[in-house]
Amino acid sequence: MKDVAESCGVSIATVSKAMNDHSDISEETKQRIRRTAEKMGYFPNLAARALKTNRTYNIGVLYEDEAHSGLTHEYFASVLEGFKAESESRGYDITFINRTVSNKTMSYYEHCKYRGLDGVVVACIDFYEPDVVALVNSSIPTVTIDHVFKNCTSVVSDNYTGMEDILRYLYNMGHRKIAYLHGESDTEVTKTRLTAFYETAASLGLEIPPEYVMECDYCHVQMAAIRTSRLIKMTDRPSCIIYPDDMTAISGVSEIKRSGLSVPGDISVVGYDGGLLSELVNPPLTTIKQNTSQIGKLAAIRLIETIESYAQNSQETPPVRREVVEGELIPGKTVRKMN
Amino acid sequence: MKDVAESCGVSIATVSKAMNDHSDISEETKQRIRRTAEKMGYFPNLAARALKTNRTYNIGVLYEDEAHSGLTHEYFASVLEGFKAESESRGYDITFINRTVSNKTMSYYEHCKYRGLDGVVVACIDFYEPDVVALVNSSIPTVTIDHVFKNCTSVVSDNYTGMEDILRYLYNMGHRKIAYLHGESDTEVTKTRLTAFYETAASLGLEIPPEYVMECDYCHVQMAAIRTSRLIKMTDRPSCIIYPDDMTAISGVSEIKRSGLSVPGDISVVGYDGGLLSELVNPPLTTIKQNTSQIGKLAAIRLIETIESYAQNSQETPPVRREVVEGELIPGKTVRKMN
DNA sequence: TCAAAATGCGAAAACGATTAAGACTTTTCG
DNA sequence: CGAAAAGTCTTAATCGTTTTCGCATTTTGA
Repeated sequence: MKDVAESCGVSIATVSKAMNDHSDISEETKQRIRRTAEKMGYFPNLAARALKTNRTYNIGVLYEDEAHSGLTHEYFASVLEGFKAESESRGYDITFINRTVSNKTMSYYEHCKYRGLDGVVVACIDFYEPDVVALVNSSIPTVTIDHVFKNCTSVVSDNYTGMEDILRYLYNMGHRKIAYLHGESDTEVTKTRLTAFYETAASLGLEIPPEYVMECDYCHVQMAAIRTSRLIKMTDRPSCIIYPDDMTAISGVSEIKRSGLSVPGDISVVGYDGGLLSELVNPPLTTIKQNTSQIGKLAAIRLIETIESYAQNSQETPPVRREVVEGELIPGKTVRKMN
Repeated sequence: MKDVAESCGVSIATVSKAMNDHSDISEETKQRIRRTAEKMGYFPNLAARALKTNRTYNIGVLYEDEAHSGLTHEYFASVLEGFKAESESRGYDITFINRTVSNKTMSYYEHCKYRGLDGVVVACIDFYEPDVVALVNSSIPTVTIDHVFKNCTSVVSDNYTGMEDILRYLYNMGHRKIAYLHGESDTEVTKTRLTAFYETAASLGLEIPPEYVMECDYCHVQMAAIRTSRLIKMTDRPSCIIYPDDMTAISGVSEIKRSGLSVPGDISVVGYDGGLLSELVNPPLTTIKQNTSQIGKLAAIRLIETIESYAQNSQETPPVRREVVEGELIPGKTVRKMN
């Protein structure tokens, strides 16, 4: 900035104001300064700016830290990709948040403060952990994905409609004996889907035997195989199994085939997520395709709205929102039409 | 820091030195200062520190920007996960690099400077792009993954041995008519594998008809299906097809089954990568399991070494290294033993 | 015993930006 | 015409650290 100022014969303050489009600099000077800044390859020093303004143009991403599997989770990776693209186009970079910086432990909140993050998006994590709750309730702008907190804007996939669509589809295909392996019971996604499952079943007049509904952790392929095996060994076995995600569904398909039965000839299978994976396997999976890029994008938009309204400490902060993003049923070929 | 200084009855300078373990502060004072700092919940302000020291403890990750598919690429995501874990344990956070900050275009190098990144890891990108080359040759410490530049430390998967292992395995299983769909020709990974393929074939006395070897972009499942279909329609069709990765291999399996042939009964299939995917499908894929977490970890270690030696502007910067990480052949069940 | 060396700490200048307050010029308008 | 208003730019303080240099005080050793 000093060089630009000298080259233009103005003060450093003037350069700063010109770059930030303040109103007390003449249009002519602004143009002149900006052109020479451009020519001299000037880029602002974010650290200096951050020091003065407390804004880093950097957004934190918080996701499952312990298992180290978050990134390889196709659904989450895909949401993140959407989030990243939108944030970047608005001038924000994204940085991962964690708890072990340099072998020391700090809370997520402390990490955010330390790094000076402008806001955080929270996804794919145990939302009941005190540390996460503390972050969400802190002064740092936050958006959660697939979980709803009271005082925090959230973006969630429309799990209710998704599950309802599945059930109605299965019903229309003639299925009456439907099993449901659901994910971890303590997540909101699971709760929503379970509610939709039972309510829709009731409204269709479907009887669901209790032993048809079991917990099976998301993406836990071994557990999926075990549960599947239990289901198909039942004397009155289901004609169709709904899985918590595509991974487990595919694992289920493998297990069914291993036991000598065919998909969808003997047992129909439905997944959830609709990633690349689901189209790839043979037969292609019947599943709900979640609109991951839209979820990520919307989360970024809402978060940045909040950040920027905070920054101008305008009186009216944006309201806490609940965004619900619809998915789409992909028929695939793992559900058989019953006669 | 001011508060800590007051509370301890020392100057701010002393606090700073105590926290940074300078030698001219007595052990006793250090302990006292650190304890009260801890008690008062002090965390250094990274922006201020960055301003003074030009160190952000932040590492950039550069990967395919355009297609927006990098993160959902299981291999890369997994490498990144390893990189992230190691970096974080050493006190560095990671941030994504791109070219469109706030709708303006800046070069990767400019972005790094702007953000004050201490170093960059480059992966999963077109390494011949001038912008990437410029970054690698810049003053910013850089490590590349799966590509070797002259003046830059690199970590690559052992693609030569991987391909050699595949070919020898196939040979031992009795295969003599082996087709190879390889990835984009202009990548180093492909070149290495192709070299290994031809050299090993020669040393085994295998004849490879030119029409058995075709290009098929990595992860391009449609292309894989088309190429596969072409191969199996040949009058003298191969007994085995090697694919560039697991995704395409699975797509190939689907295509083969679609045409009424069986895997591995009629055609054997080999993938590459060995992610979760490969174990999941039915039959489980014969593939090379790349040691992704080790690749990521090693990249982080080497990069941080370079960063920290630069920081102490010690005379001897660490030498440019070529790290090669071995993979492992996973037999799976898609290769048939020929009589 | 006393100069020299070592030890422990503080004062103050940076780092590169932002911004309130003020200064000088020019315009406006009764 | 002249005072107030508007427009344009500068001065200087500030953000929270790090680091050089200097000043006491203590220790060392011949």
